Amino acid sequence: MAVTNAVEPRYAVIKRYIREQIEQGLWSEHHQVPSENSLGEQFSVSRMTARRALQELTTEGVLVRHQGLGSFVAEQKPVGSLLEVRNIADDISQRGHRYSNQVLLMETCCAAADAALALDLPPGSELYHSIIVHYDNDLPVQWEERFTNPRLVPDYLEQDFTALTPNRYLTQVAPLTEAEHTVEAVLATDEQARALQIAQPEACLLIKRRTWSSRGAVSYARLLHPGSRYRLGAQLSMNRN
Amino acid sequence: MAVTNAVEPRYAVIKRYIREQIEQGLWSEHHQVPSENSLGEQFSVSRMTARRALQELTTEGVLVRHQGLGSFVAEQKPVGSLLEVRNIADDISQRGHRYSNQVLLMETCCAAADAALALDLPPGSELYHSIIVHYDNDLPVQWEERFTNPRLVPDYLEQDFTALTPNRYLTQVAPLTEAEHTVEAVLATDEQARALQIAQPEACLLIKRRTWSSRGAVSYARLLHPGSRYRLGAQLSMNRN
DNA sequence: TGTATATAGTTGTATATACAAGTATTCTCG
DNA sequence: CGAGAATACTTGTATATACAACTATATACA
Repeated sequence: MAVTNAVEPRYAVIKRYIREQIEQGLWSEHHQVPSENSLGEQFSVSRMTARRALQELTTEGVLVRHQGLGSFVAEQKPVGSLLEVRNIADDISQRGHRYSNQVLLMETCCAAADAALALDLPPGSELYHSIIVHYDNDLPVQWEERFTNPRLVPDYLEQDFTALTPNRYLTQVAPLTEAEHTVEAVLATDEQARALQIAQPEACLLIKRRTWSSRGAVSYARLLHPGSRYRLGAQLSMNRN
Repeated sequence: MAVTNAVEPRYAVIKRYIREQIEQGLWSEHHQVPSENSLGEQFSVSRMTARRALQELTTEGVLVRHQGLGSFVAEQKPVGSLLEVRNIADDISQRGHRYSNQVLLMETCCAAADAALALDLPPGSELYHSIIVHYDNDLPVQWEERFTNPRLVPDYLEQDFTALTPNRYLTQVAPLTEAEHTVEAVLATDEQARALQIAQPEACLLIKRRTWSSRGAVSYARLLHPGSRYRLGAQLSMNRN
């Protein structure tokens, strides 16, 4: 393969610069980025070229622009409508219900094959392991079993997850850049059925979620929902109209 | 509410013109649209303004452009990564497996409450009703129960669905513009378990899919997959990088 | 015939310019 | 002090121009 010798267009240089400022945390959400004119001076390009960089970053959702005001770093939101990385506590409060949870387990364990694979770690590595049941108005709606990479989140076990969801805590200490979900249907184990207060046999939705931050795979969670108390939804429309 | 008095920018006029040509079927997929220069002449604007229209339609996925060649109408693809409207027959062939199916039922029935609601029809309306089991290498992987609006697809019952999947047939006669999915976990009924050749009890993924064409709600399908033979997957990444 | 070369047409990048329009601040005047 | 006007700065729209890069076709030549 030949090295691509293509020169990077000037507007791309500006785009890259802005992205870097944001990724390095120098410009956080709602920070005002330089104006078209000042970027033009800074990079010795015309206003229209600087404008193009800002414009494209806007359509890509990195910036928001307001006429008369300026350009600002956008709030970071996940793309993809169906399976966003949501915090179940927020979902429940948003419905106007009371959220609570119970921590069943917090431990250090040795990675089994599947968890090690999911976190890109060698089998037998030390992992943090937690099991939490989430309640919606005292009705259990999710069994969360989670494996977390101790190198990226060293103080995971010291957290009080009745106050702050693991999901929320993790997104704070290791802002996630990527996520992967799979959805399948399984029967609950007896232990899970007891914790979720469901009769056996019961079909459950099992969502496996892997999340990455810029430093690597952070966490691997298995989220089990009683089939009778949970569903996923998605709308989609075609490109046209 | 005051009527928006804002004048439509010139580039927006050109965008609208192009979208209309496509929506009316005058320009179909891969059709070459006028060049920047000729659009500029046609609408009495500069090339850069015509260019902007083409450019934006490209980022919106309506057109594709190739340097030196021209601009072309893009293939219509659904947006949203997870639950596209896929044809299970295509999925199976794509994996290199052999696809087959068995039609268990084809009838006219009176809409039950849920089906009527799903298709925006009054309860008791006449509906087409079909049940088909889809096989991957002779292993049943999907139980498809479908209700179809006879006013939009009058000759549904005359089709030979062993040759052409309902999904594929419907997208041909009534190109879909919108779709809605829900995903839940349920236990298979005895009838479904027999048809899918699964042991009881078995957890199954139930996907409910409603599809619309420009003329209204076309079809409501319940797609049941054995939990042990099916899963859904989705990747998503954040706005940045 | 086959292979370069020229050419015409397309999109891509970049600039300079002009004016419109929205926002916030400052200034002026009653 | 308050209200309106002037202002400075921002993004938005539109144009004219120049050249680069890519593609397909036509042409010239060996």
